[in-house]
Amino acid sequence: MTTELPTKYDPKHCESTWYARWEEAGHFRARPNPDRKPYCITIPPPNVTGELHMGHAMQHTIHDNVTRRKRMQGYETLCLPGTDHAGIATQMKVEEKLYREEGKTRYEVGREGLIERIWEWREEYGNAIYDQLRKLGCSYDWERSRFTLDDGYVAAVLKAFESFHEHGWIYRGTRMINWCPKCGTVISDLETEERLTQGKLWHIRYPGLDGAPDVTVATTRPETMLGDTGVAVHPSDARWQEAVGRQVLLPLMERPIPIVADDYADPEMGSGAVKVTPAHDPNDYEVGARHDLVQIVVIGFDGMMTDHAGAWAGLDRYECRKQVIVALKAAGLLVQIDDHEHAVPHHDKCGTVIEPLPMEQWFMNMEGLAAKARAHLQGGRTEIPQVRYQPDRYRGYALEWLDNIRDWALSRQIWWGHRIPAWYCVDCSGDGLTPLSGYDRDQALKDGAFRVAVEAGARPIVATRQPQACPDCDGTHLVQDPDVLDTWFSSALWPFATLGWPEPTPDLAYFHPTDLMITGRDILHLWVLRMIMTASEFVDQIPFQQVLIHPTILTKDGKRMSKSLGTGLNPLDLVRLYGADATRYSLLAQCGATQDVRFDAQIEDNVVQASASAEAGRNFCNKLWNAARYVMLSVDGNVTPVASAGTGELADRWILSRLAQTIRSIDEAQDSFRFSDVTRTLHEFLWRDYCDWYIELAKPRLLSGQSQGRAQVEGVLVYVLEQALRLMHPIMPFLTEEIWQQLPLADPERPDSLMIASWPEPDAEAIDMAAEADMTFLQAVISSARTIRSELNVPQSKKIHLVLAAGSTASAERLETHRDYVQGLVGAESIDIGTDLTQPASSGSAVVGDIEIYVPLEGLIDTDAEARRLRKEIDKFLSLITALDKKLGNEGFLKKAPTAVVEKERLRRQEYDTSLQKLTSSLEMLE
RNA sequence: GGGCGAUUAGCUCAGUUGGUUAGAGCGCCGGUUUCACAUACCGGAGGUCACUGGUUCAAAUCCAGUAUCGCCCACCA
Repeated sequence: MTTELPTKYDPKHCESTWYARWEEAGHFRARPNPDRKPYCITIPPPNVTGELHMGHAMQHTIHDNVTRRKRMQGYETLCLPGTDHAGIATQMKVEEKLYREEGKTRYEVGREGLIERIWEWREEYGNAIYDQLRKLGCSYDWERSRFTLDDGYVAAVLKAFESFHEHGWIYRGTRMINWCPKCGTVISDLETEERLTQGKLWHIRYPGLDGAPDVTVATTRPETMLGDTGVAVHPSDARWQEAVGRQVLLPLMERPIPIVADDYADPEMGSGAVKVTPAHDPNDYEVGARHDLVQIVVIGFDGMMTDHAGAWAGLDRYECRKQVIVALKAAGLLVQIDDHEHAVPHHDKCGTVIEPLPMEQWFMNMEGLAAKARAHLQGGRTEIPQVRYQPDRYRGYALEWLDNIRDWALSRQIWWGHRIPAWYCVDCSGDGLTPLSGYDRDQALKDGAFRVAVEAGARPIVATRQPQACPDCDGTHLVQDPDVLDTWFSSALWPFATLGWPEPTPDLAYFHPTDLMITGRDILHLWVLRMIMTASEFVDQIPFQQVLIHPTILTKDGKRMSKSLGTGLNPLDLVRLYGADATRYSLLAQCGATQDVRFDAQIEDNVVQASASAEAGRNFCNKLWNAARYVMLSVDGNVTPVASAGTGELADRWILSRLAQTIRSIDEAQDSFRFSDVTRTLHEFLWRDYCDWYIELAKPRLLSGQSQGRAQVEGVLVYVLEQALRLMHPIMPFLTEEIWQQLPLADPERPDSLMIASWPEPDAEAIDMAAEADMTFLQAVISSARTIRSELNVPQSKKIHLVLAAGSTASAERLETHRDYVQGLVGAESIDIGTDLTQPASSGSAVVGDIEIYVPLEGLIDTDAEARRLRKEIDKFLSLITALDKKLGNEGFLKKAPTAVVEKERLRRQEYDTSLQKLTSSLEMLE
């Protein structure tokens, strides 16, 4: 070879080059092909707001690993990328930017103005995540990239809405919803996050009226008392029998409110009486409904106290809390204050405390869809296609969730998203359309800045396009519903909408159902289940065969990764430091059965300083690079790969057997998504077997100069390396391609890229247990001899003489046949092998099976060191023998254990005894 | 409050249906720059498998309980 290869692998150089060449060659593209089976993954679309985080990096490394392997296996493999418009999150980001840069709020630029800015923002940042994925090496079909607000996708969303509405599942109704005062919108239960908060429990006395007893109630939210319209006690609570039906005086507001009997009150808690605020607590809302209690909204949509809060109107809800407490104290009605830890719902996007409020919204009844999804999750054998979960326990959680499903609040009071396809007639809606404060009616209707109240006369007309005229009054002045849909409504259609639905496209027919959905735990129900529901409903299929739940990535200390805490980890930092291949390797190596991964990166100021596991990946890259470098520099011209042992050389038989076994293990591990096993197995095979042993044994053969032997060893060296590169490619695409392209391989069939080369098949014929046993034996002998050398401080430059005293002719022959291996790898000048050899004077010694290994070292030997070594070995065997004797002396064991096990233990007992005797005599000799 | 998962070497983790002396990588200690690689090579030390009990001839592995950590679900004031 004339090529000059640097001694270190440089990822930067070849990553961008190869990526561009693959893409140019169209290797990422997949199109319906009747001659091949399809394999399809639609990626979970990242938010356009987002930058790649470690969870993404893990997820996409898995995607691409699976995708590349399937492609090599001959499937028409599609990995379809896309991004999510991510309503609230994106709008929040752009609003922040708007305020930061222009000092304006969304209301100042108006609906159109804001949406325009969001699109601009998306153009600028929306594709950033694609570039990041490319840097990781993801071989996705970029020509098919989809966005949840692109034209075709919008058509799918409208169609879905219309269809659900026709079923009567989507309706307009008033219910208790979660309101985020900061974002000014409804959010669903699934978007709230309970945070454990250290708060207080205030006990307040409500004076009785007309002979009714005083009632003490406890609350974590005293400000809500301003909206209390009742007090509830349990119907069977003897203490309160007399009080039910009477009234107490609500302090501060000086309003008489009734005492009602309701099961909700828990006699065990406090006084047994509970205050009821129907407008600000989901439970109280129910209680209020049962007893016809008035709803008084005291906290408004902006988180400020309303006019109904009397003297406290206009205060922030938390300021009001403080003042209410002061006022109650002054009135002598605050009887007790306890520390109280409790869960408080927060908006998961912005962290604001949720305000529960009764409100009219669009809802979807989920029962029909839940039933459909449930049928696909039963497990076991059935006619109905089943979605498999890995790990399976998440399927159980999903079923549980479906059993408790509640109506889904669909509408959001934001501007970025799919506007609800419902229209109202301005002429006949009466008071059903009311402008938001600060707008006059005409402007409000024009800007979509109004509230809809079906209860007050608005009549929604659901249609995918604006109707010409009102079906009731023929009025032509129609306005669209101001709200947009929950982002998850659109993402729920992802797998089939990205393949063309609602059009009956060839893509949809060919690639759907898709094969794999890889996701984190956080959106299993929120998203994954809803995709199963909608696919079942709209295309009568499951959306994917299997759901793979990947580990959550934590920091070194087992904490959540978070940018704001300075523990966020940018995977591209790892790529920059160690290369994409090393990063991928490191992520897969940590992706085992355990759910959470503690990523070992050291982070300072949100920048990765170092990562031991990525460094291990880099070292492995470099090892592979240098192994290839050695092969290329050692062989003569283009080599014809050799896949058989030919002359029967042990090393060849052994490495080919190991290769076949490795392929089997890799297939098994890949198919069951045990990625850490995949990397471990390949690491072991390439580093230990191929580099440490096979190449070392090949060196003397390459130097010996016999042309026939040379062709054999060169052929096997190249063949095994080439096969291993194929196995490694889905993990380390860049490095493997780079090496593979340079391999001096005489193969006319060779495709233009490793990424479209075929996946290796294990050769059953090559599996050779005898060869593996022989090698294991020789490795043990060689290691023992090396240990003696090392422990007795024999310099490596010193050539030693080795005496191998075999306990049987079989062992002697075994050694004799492979004398060269031992001599070469131990670094011995000469070896004596025989059954009748005795221990030379002043020698180091060791025992392997029935072989005694002696290294004569006249004058050099440190007698004390050697004696220490031997005693330690002897002690080890003594304790082993003691344990074994106990076992073999146990009648229960002899009687009940399988005879094979007993036999094995007896044999071991003999071997130990032989070793012990030999070691003992060596020690005696020394002394 | 209910459910689930985890606990194995200094660190991060493997350990498949119970059966040789519980493994790997990193780190540590000793040695080595002979022509693939010091991002390397050779060798070594290091574990009461969280704890307690049980089942079994035999338990890191199966069962029960305890502790610690984490996650999910839940309207308990």
